[in-house]
Amino acid sequence: MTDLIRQDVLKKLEDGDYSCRKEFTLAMFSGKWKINLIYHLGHDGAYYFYELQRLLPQASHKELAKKLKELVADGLLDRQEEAGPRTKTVYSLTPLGRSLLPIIDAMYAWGDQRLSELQLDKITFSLGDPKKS
Amino acid sequence: MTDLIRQDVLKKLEDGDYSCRKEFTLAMFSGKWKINLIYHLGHDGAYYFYELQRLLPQASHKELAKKLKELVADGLLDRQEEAGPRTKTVYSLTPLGRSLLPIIDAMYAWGDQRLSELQLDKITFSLGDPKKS
DNA sequence: CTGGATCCACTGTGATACTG
DNA sequence: CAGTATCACAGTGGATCCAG
Repeated sequence: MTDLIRQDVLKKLEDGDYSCRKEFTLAMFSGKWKINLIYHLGHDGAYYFYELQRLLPQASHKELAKKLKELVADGLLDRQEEAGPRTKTVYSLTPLGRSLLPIIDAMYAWGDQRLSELQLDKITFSLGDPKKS
Repeated sequence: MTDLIRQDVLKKLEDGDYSCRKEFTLAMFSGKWKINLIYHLGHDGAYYFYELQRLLPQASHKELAKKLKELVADGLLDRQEEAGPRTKTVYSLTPLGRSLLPIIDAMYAWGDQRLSELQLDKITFSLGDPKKS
């Protein structure tokens, strides 16, 4: 659902409106699977398309291709075709894409922290007010 | 567009699946207007609902209320009603919401930088290959 | 192996209007 | 002033199929 933001921002840019700093950045990795793609490619190096498919089994073939295309269009990913009987495509982060990693890592850390707290809350709650009879 | 991610994450949490660190964080401020709301409340303090409306004129009354409700539910915003002939509601960031500011500021900085580059590219392009006859 | 097209169901959003 | 319901429409994503 997050592509609406990307649409909005792209439209603003077309109109010469460059007053959307944070929305622009958000548009880079919002949209399903995008943040995962950047994260994996950032930490593990390069991947073939079919490898990414295995990495994100929940993502449909179509969406994966679509999101990868957008990431390439935004300058975050590099795309290299390897000739052969079955053409293979390698994706990797560009330096620009790599520059997003600190932000994504910060998001990872924040989520990690927050989820720990939520788990503790849950346990505390369970102990203090058990649902079972 | 981006609420799909929020839906997904909330579902995962219900299922006891806490393996979605970055998606969880992303879910906090993806969704239209959310990042703007956090940003404004973080930098300016508290706002009445109607002030937020004026701050984000493009956002519809309904969506604003909906997103604010989600942000409160996620523990990022605090909501206080002021009694009176016309009930007014004040929104402000919770400490948890405030802890997101470094990430959002980083996104602002990244977008600022990137947009400058894009503008330069555009100018260079115009000079090198002018569209006009 | 990749990429794209089509069909279809569902979600997100805006406009409008109603309630307290 | 603030919150919500209803309707209508566009965007998104999954399944499937076809093409290079």
